[in-house]
Amino acid sequence: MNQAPARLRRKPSWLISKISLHAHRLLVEGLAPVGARAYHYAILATLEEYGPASQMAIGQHCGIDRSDIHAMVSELVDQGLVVQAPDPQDRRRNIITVTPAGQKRFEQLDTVLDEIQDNLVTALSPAERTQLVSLLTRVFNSHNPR
Amino acid sequence: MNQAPARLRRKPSWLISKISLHAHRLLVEGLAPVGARAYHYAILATLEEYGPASQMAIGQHCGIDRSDIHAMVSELVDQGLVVQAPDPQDRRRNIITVTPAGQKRFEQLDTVLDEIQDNLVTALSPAERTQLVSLLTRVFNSHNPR
DNA sequence: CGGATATCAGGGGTACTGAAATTC
DNA sequence: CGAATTTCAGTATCCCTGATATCC
Repeated sequence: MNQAPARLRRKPSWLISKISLHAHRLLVEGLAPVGARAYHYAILATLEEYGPASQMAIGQHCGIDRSDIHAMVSELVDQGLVVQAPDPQDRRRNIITVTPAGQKRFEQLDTVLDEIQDNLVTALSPAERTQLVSLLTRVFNSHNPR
Repeated sequence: MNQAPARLRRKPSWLISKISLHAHRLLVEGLAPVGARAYHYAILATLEEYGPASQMAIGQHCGIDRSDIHAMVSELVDQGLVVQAPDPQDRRRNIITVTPAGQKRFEQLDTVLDEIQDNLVTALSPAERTQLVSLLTRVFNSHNPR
């Protein structure tokens, strides 16, 4: 794949797809030793930033499908990292709250994740990394308006 | 997802993964009307650039797994876009060759793909698109050496 | 023999659709 | 009633492992 055709190598979607796949491998490989998954971090980060939230809200914030949220949250519940409780104001909702153990886990995963990011963009200088994130953020925002 | 937590939005791997997912949706949506798949283009582009090649070689060039190549190439054979013939020099190999119809198809898909790229990075200026591709290429190359 | 190629069977993760049950 | 939330069943695609047959 080092010799991918120029027509492919020039397409942003192809580059992004291949880098995304590699990033996924780095994540799996880096998180396996601590028994975590990337979406564990995404859910914990959402709860950290926005406080206790319904499963629907978590999914909307970090881009997880409604059908997948339940199993993912259940894994965190089983590990004692979050607790689930019905919302007394609206009994359709399950309110998910981070436990102290979940808080510690989040900080641990944040460290691991940052190391993985370093590994992923190791070829770029600090200034270039900032620029890449800036460009990617604008592309992302243009497809996720407001 | 417009309001993803900052901890997530800052991670290159998260941005790339979400953009990759969106790019995939654009590809599926853009290629469905012409009955094509992204890997059809990847295979045709490889054959265009390197000439007739074995399935193994195609897979290595454009990053398709050895187990998946056969079914993908068969789709192109069924559509009359490529032909398959055993290599007389090495009868283990199936040499895949683009047909005139495949050549036309490749040019058609190239146009469609370029429109999708424009759509994907529509938020960026021409200079910024070049810069993004440059940064992504360096990240890609650092993980696919030589 | 070792090594490479093609092929197939199957697993696992991810994204998604459709539908049901519950509650507002 | 319509709409929102949770939950589950099932589908599709992609990436990957393992095994087999064939051939160099």
